[in-house]
Amino acid sequence: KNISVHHLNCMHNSSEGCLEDDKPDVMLPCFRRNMYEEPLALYSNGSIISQLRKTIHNKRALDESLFYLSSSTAADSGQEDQCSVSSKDSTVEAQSPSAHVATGASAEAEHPVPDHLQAKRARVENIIRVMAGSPNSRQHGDSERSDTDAREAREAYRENKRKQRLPQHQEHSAAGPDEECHKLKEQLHSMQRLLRQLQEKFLQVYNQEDPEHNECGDRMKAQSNVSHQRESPNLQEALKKELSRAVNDCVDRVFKKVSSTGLDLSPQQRMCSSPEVSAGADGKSQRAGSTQEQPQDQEAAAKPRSLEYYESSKAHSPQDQTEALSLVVRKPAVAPLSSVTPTVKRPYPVHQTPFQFNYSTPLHDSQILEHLLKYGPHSNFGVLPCMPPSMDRTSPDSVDLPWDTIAMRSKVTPGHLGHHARASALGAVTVDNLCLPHVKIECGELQGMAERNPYMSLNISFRLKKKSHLKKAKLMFFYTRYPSSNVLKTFFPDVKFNRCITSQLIKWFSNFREFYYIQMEKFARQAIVDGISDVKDMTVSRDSELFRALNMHYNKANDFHVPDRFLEVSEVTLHEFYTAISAAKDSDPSWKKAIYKVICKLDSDVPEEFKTSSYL
DNA sequence: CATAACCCTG
DNA sequence: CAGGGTTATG
Repeated sequence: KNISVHHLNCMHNSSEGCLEDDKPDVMLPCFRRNMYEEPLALYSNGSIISQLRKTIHNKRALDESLFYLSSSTAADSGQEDQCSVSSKDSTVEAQSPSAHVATGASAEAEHPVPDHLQAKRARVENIIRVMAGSPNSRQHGDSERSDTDAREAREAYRENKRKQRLPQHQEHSAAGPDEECHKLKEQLHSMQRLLRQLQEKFLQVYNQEDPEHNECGDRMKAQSNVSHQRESPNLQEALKKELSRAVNDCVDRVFKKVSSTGLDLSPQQRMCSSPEVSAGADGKSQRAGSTQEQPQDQEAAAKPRSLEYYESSKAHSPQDQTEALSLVVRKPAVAPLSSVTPTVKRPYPVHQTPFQFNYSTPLHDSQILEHLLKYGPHSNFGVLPCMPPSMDRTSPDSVDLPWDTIAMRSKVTPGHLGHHARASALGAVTVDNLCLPHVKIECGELQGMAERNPYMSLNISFRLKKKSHLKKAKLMFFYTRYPSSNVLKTFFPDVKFNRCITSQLIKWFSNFREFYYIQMEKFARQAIVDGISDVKDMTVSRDSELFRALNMHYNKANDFHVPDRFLEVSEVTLHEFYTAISAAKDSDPSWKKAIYKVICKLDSDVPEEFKTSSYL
């Protein structure tokens, strides 16, 4: 781990610098290919696993800088280590059921397989590939472009798989076609289990949706001045729709293909297929469906934003803020506001409802879930990153995120924890604790889906994205003018921190401050020129010119509700400048330092919401 | 010598 | 906002 982290740092320092444009083209082709094929190329279980693990581990140490796999900072290494074994294994396994086939493939070296069996095996192989979301499938009407890419990716993948598998050939020789069938069935069972769990979850969601729905909607309207806030109520439905469709598609595909290969399925197995889910989800989301039907891309980009706006505006609702905060209050007094209040945080309590995973078989099920999440309902996901993302993305913000390597973690609250409040008070239990694998996904739409999925948080790319992260940093400035590097680390969890990144962020805030103080000085001097004699006559309100200047700078889009606290701090700053200048203290070359000292004590805590959302 | 804050400039 | 120079700390 140390090695890989170090390696990572070197990468940053030497090649890329620390800042990455939001432009998505930073991913090198080889990078993509690796990302795509590695999980597919490595799969094992049973006795060979330890050896494989070693191989994987070594490979990973080298490749991690490319994968940016998991947030393996030194800080969380302890936690991760606890899970590292299962995590690694499951990562591999979860992502590549198709490698099952590898098992059978080598069998024929020793026992030539009859033709019909071979054909059957080929079919099975195909099924699994489809299940894994291989580029093969075109059921969703892929464009020519992605078809081409699909082929290329597939071929590269096969080519490489062959090579990679070669050294370990003997290890797979035990299993045969029967084994495959067995494994297939096992997988089916797991899918069914998962499906049932999802169904239950969806039902719960629906049952409590409507009251919650309206209530939240109203509250939101009252508290937010974001123009497109209306979209928020549809988030759930969009999410549910997508998730259920993912499940449906995958399960359906499996059933269809498996049955077409002649494997016999029990009636129950067939019955567990998707109809109920699809009926529930699609039926419910009908009204939203009409509007969101078409541009999935835009939808994916737009929805998460509105949700987050909603969340933040809610958390900053006047009731929460105005009374609790006073300028003289020290940080600790402010802290409870943003960090310890669990109840106000989520507009949709259902978001915290945990999946009831069957923990007796956690790995298997979660593997499949992640499979679904990874490859999603659109089977061509695997190749999407190969094409220029901008072509499909119309929303400007969408360019920020989609096409980077992201490690995805489900924010699953373990069922036995029970109470949501408890879980959220603890800051949400991430999947790491469940030893679920870190999954790399590389699809914008999936990411959009994940953004909307309350059970997931994303670790995106681990690098600074100028556009999105800068925006976030600016918004954070409304709360803290002097963030410590710890705060920065905390609130940019999707960034892999190194020296360069840290100083970059610090530099940003330094620049922010610079602008801030320049404005303050300017307006203070103007007030003096204007003949204002009493500081009390200088106030900073939302419609004052000073605020407008600041808001324009830090919140250009004006889509963020600036906390009142910031107005107060601004006013204090303005007063400080005014009095200092009035007292002719500005003759001292370092007269501002005294002011800085005052202002830096007025930092408040950044709301929790900034932690989860990778951008606002 | 290194780091980071500060200051100034483009 | 980034870059480069300067200063303060250690």
